[in-house]
Amino acid sequence: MNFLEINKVLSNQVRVDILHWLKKPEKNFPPQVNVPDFNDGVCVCHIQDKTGLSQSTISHYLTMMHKVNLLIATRHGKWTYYKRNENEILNYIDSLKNEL
Amino acid sequence: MNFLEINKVLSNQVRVDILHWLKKPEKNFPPQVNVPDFNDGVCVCHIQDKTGLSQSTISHYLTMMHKVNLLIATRHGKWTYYKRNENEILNYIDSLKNEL
DNA sequence: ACAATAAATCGAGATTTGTAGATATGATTA
DNA sequence: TAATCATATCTACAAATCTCGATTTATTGT
Repeated sequence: MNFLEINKVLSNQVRVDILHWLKKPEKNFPPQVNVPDFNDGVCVCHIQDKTGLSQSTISHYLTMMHKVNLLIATRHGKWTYYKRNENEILNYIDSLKNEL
Repeated sequence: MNFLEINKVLSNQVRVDILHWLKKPEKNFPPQVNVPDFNDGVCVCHIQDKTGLSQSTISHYLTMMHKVNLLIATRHGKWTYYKRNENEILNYIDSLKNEL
């Protein structure tokens, strides 16, 4: 777990928002069309719509969140779904007590 | 408490180090010369020495950590002492459970 | 095989952050 | 009241991050 890299990811409002929205996908995103539920998270296009930023920017953000292990990515056909990695998020929060 | 501003402050290794060192001043810094103990923290010059960065950079870092309330500043004569604001640090860690 | 679609990657300009040296401020001492 | 010292602020440039449009890649449907 790279503490500083996670901090960098979390120093941007949009990325924090995305992480927060993914806590309750059914509340924050429209119903999925190509999969029956939110078990693997939310597809990139829905996240992009919600932020209003460009496709490349959002893809970039999601990739960096994935690289530091805050998100889990699953590919279904053409679509990539992202969900929170709750274990890593908890690890991070726990680690703060020692790191700070 | 401004969550995002604190995250930005914590997205730099030197600033995280400073916060960490201030947990145990007597272990990480030389004895104070102008005050008897570490009750008000550590003076800027000792922090600067330890990082090896310039005086202006360290002063800038400490000021920004102070502005988001992570540090408490106390002036004694010519010297400014900085110590951790444990309450705010705990608030921040607690808030993560909701914010993330 | 070809066209279409979703997402990832590339390249570049705009903005922010990092960092230092110079200068200003405030306190102390001669 | 000068001179000196510690810290803060100002100015500027270098490096990193933000963000987009264009291109590439992977997958699907015709």
